[in-house]
Amino acid sequence: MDKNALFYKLVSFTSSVHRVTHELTKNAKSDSISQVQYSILEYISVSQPVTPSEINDCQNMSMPNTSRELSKLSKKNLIEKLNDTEDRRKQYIRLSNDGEAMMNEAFATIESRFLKRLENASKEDLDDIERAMDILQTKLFYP
Amino acid sequence: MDKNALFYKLVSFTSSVHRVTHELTKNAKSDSISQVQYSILEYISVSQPVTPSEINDCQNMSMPNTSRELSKLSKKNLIEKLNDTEDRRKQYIRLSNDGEAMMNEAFATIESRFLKRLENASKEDLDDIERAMDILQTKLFYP
DNA sequence: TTATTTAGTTATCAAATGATAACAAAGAGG
DNA sequence: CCTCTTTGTTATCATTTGATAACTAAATAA
Repeated sequence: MDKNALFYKLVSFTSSVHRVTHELTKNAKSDSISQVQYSILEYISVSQPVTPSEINDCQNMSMPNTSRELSKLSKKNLIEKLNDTEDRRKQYIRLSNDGEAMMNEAFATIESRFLKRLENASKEDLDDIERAMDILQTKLFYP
Repeated sequence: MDKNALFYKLVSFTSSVHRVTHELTKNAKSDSISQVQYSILEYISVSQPVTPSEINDCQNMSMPNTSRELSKLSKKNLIEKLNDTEDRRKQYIRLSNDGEAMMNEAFATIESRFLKRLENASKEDLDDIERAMDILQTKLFYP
């Protein structure tokens, strides 16, 4: 298989990943936050602590919009901002207890749907899936 | 590895896929269409012909909004609507020549970034990647 | 025939999002 | 010291998006 054909496989693959992700996460988030806010919280929960600049880069937002959304999340007591003691321009963002609780709830919903999707998978299937994710993450979807 | 651990691997994996997808597709779309319109065109180009209802389901939109965006795309001459001869309520949507051209251009940009990402991959890496995508698509990200 | 359901449209409104300008404060380099 | 860069904020505006109600037309079921 040449790289061109592999590219078309990638298009189809990412489309499947997006569709299934959508299906798993549909309505999993609390109604009190927007989609963008959920994405930010998800990113924080996977990578915390995180600076506002890193959120920009990862979520493809502009600094002013990131700042706005972070203040909203802060007003809702879902995140905490800590100042860097070395470089006082920098901030570190992490989930607050409320934020952790909200994300745990969302993840629980998503996980139960995920388990339903895998209920007929054999031990070998699970091993295959794990290995495949490792391979793609190191060889293709690396940072 | 138990299913719970596999779930956390999935969260991290999908997050990587989204990040890289974002990176590859960043600014690839024409400025004359919105993000949602691009997603619709991408879906059409992979699955055409497609009905408005199918677009709803796949893109998690409401019928009125789908209808609105499709008329915008139609006004821009990017899609064509065909009537079903059997069931005259139904429509089939496909890309127009202009739409094909626009999507080919976008895909070309994305593909060149993809190739750059793979420039140091060996033949074995490519095979591994292909196999891993097949496994995940059949065992986890199936429809 | 008369409901009822399905497929899609149009209009309207509120909210979320994206983009930009103007700003402040800290660090880095000369 | 002065300048430039980095990090983040606030304010403002246009556009996109999501949601809902009210509607038409065709198919289907009773």
